[in-house]
Amino acid sequence: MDQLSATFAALADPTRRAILARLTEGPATVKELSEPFDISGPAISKHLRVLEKAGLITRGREAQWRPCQLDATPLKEVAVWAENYRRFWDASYARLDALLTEMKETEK
Amino acid sequence: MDQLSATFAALADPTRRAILARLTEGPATVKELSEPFDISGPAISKHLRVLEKAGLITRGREAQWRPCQLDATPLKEVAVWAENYRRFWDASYARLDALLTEMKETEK
DNA sequence: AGGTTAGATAACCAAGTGGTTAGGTACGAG
DNA sequence: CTCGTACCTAACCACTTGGTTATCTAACCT
Repeated sequence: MDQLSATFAALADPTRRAILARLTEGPATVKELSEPFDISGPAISKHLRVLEKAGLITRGREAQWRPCQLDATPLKEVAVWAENYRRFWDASYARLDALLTEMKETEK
Repeated sequence: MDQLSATFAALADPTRRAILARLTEGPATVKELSEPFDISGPAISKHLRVLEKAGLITRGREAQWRPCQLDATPLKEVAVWAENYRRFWDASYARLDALLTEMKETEK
């Protein structure tokens, strides 16, 4: 699976997006991350592994805790990818796009 | 499944992303869309249904063809969502963020 | 009417996902 | 040393996913 697909797949789960949102406030232990959800520890563990494989989090080791930290690098790729479609949802951008195309035509 | 999850899930497949890319060049029939891939028709049909349910394409009816058209609206949500994480990948934005925080502190 | 083309649906299969419970490891505290 | 806590792995389950082949409908063209 390529990087972008892995990132999108990881983001497709609301629990995992919530975990990322929590991590914007700083590193957290697995226990802390699991608190807001009423699912078992192993389930959280699996989500964290998916996020880790997608490169969205990094995990350290501190005594019996395994603190998680956000790594937003793959999200940049997502933003860049989505931006390529901006002209298809943004009307003013679409007009600019049309104008540029027209100018290119006139140039010929 | 919420809208954002459905969109991310739809985008997690390279074939579906390729279909979207093709549709940026204009509407296309199912046959045209399936040409670049060596997978069966029904497989393409399924991909299109996923894209349709995610609101990423709309389908018309024209004689025996069912032309597909891009609808990028959900991608705007994706872009907006990703932008919220910009400060975590963009160093200069992070500095700006820190500056603003500092200014807010001084204000108090 | 008969044949061809575009496309959808159905039934099936292997692999993946999101959850569970049970049991294991590693560490700190008493 | 033993106990509790944090976390992981393993095994299992129901459901989904991405693919297949076979069959169907609908429209067009002779």
